[in-house]
Amino acid sequence: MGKKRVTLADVARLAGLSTTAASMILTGRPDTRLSPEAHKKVHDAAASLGYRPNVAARALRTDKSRSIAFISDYVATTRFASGLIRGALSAAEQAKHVMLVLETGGEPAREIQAVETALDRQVDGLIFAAMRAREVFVPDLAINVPVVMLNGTSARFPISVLPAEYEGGRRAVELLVSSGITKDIVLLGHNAKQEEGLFRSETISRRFMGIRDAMADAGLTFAAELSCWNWEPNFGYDLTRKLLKTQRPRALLCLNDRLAFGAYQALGEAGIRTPEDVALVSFDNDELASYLRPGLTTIGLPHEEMGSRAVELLLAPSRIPQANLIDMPVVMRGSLPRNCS
Amino acid sequence: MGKKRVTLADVARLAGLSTTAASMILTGRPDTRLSPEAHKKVHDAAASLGYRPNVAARALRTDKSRSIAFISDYVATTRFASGLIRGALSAAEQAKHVMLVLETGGEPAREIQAVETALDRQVDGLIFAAMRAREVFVPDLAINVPVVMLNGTSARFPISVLPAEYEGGRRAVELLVSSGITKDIVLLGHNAKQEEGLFRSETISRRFMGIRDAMADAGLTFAAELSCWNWEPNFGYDLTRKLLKTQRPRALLCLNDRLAFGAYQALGEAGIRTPEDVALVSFDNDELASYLRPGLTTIGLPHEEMGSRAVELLLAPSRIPQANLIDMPVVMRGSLPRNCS
DNA sequence: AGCATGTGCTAAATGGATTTAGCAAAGCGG
DNA sequence: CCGCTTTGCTAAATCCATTTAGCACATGCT
Repeated sequence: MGKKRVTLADVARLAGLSTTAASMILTGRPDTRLSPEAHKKVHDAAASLGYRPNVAARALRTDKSRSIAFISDYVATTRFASGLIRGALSAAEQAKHVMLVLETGGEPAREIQAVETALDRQVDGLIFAAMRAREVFVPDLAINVPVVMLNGTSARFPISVLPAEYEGGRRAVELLVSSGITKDIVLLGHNAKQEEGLFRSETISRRFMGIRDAMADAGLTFAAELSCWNWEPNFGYDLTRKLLKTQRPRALLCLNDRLAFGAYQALGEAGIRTPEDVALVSFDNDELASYLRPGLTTIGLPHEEMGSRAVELLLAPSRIPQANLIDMPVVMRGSLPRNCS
Repeated sequence: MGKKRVTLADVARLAGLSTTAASMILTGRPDTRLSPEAHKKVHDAAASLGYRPNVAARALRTDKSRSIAFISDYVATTRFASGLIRGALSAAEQAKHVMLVLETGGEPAREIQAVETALDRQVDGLIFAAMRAREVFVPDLAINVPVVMLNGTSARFPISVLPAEYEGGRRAVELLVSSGITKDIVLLGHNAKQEEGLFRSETISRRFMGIRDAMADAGLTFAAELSCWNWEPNFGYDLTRKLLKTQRPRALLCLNDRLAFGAYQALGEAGIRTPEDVALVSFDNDELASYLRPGLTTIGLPHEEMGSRAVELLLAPSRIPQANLIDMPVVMRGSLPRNCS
């Protein structure tokens, strides 16, 4: 109970050396002239006492705390958040850093609060994560630590980690083409504003660009483009139902898995089989995608990798301003016919 | 750039007082004999300089850091985690605390690491969160701060926050009964080991107890109990399909939403309508539940509230050892017939 | 006047590490 | 043997806020 923590002074005393020596040895300074015996004595003493440095004391002196702040607009609202956090967490753990998680709800006042709270704690870096990829508002405070934008961008902070949406968009189309589907492809979830990058961020508009370019390259056009302003299952359901009244598509290219989910429901009700009658490809690799029957083939959002990349960039000694585009993996399931060899 | 942070000494200097005075005033000490003018001068100086205390320095002196650690086995694997984290985060924010999130994967070595890292940082409390409710292993380290178990229990630390599973179990049955369903109810997801509390924690076994008791109270018995060892959609699907070959239930009581999801698929394929032909109730209030058609009526796991309660307990001045059972809300959707008035 | 009490404030110690500046002894060259 | 460098190590300052101990002056009471 009453046992106080072991301090560096205790270690030094047991080793018969000064705290200076102990400190230098334990922090592994390179240019020190301390003898091998001293090293051994200090390490032994530290080990036998179970010494753990007091991070606050160290932070006070060095202005480094081996911790980073993960500031996001929403952590639970979207299922994406936990992937980003998990990835960031594991990279932080590898780098022997600890992660503060802060949520702002996108409210400027809370954002300011969050940044100040983090800075008060001498964090070694800030990650601003956006759950809805977009240009992120970053409070106009003096920030004297590295910043990485995650799943979003900011004019002030040029280093950002984003999914490689353009390539992802292309892949979705290529998947259809290589499954032998070359006509009656319907785009589900078109949205002019998003496509122009007005509503959400550029990232989604890049997904559209990838899709358009790949279609053009394959010499294809969509049989229809179904628009909606929100990518939720019921929109997918309604749009697909309406579609089926007038035409019978060969494939649905869905802008996300939840739209696809709704489409499955409408197809199921109409007694249309997947993938024999209608094939589907989608984006996100939501948990949902694996629950569907047949499993939904989808271009995954690489959240974990994005999260860990963000931390790596943040802590890397030389950080080059750039957008780090993380590959969107193809997750093959059963919603495409197995046609290609 | 080169501007250093404002320190308490700066504030004191501007106010024309000692740092002692400044400290006492800013920390709001009650028994101080400093004059109202002194208070004003210090507050004005602090405000005009934008003073923010250095948390490390304060932590060093007071051994309190206004931060807590959230140590969980998994953060992303289950969709539950983010609810718990979010709830904890918001309660922490309210209490002006910051939250470190640490993931251990349930590995003892990482658990030890996590606890030590947290303790090194003078956290004011530890939350051990289990994503799979169970008796949690807590590393056998000297922990000199409050601990709250979240969604799990530990012999060493008696304060825990759990869902009120017994009541939840009862409610699911009562929902069926009050919908006028009194026979041909099938239990989906029975598992003897879980029911006995062997595999998972007591919490699930309490859910079973609630279900059994409510059935008994209503004078009902299950028409069948379908067992499986894993509550994933495909199990729900397979079991329901098999069931439908031999009998036609009036209702399915599913142990979680993913099983129910699988059941929906099997029912849909068989052309059976919900809720007219078969009604469903389930547990969790997964995101899924709202996507289904009709929406799944389910007994929700109150993750956010659990998370915030855990933090409140942790930081409350007097913490009474007890299990805090958080109410599991009934989330009404369309999978039950509207019968009751 | 003399003494206790109260008021308003501060000097200095403290927490635990890092870091600067520098000391003492040994080694070396001539 | 003298002066210079190298080796091996340490005293003390430092980071910044909190807190203990206590000073100087005013007031009240007898």
